[in-house]
Amino acid sequence: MEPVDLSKRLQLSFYQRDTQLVARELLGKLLVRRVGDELRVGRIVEVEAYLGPQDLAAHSSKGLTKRTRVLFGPAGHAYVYLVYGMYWCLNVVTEAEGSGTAVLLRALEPVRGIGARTQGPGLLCRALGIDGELNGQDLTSEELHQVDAPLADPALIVAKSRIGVEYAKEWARLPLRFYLAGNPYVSRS
DNA sequence: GGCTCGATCTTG
DNA sequence: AAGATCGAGCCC
Repeated sequence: MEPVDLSKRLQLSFYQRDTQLVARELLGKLLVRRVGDELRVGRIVEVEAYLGPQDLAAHSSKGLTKRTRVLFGPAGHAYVYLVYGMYWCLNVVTEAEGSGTAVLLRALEPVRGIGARTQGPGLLCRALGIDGELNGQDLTSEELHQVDAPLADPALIVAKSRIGVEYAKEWARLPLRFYLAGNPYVSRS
């Protein structure tokens, strides 16, 4: 098994910063999910930033509702929602409480304990056993957290437009999707 | 109460 | 190119 240092867990202060910065810095970091005794670890290779109520692609543009309660809550918590009636998506809430900002985790490179595909937000959640039960979960918890790890070459970060948000007019074109160029686990090239 | 539409993925 | 599948959000 590839040696991995899981000791440097990301703290709340990491998430309480600018969303695009958090998005970029999450690339290369490890997502750790504990299911019973089992640990599932993946390296984050693709994310998208969602910038709050004015961002027409963000769920927070609908305002504070039952669904967006966690999204408008404190940073460092998981916003998990159901898309297309069958897939879950995992977001990391960022910035100050009430900002409605988050980073969507779109793809992982398997590191340990992952036996299913993780290239895409729906597959990622399925492979890690993440569903609505984890909505609002503290991301510094045993069950679900992230770990600091060096990014080999920051120059590999590419910014393109976000996927599946064509309805968001000019917001759809902003380069808010970040991924590691050439990484085979990115959901689309 | 009913209608529409997804921050997706698979199959044809 | 289209289907699976269902709840949130919105309008009545």
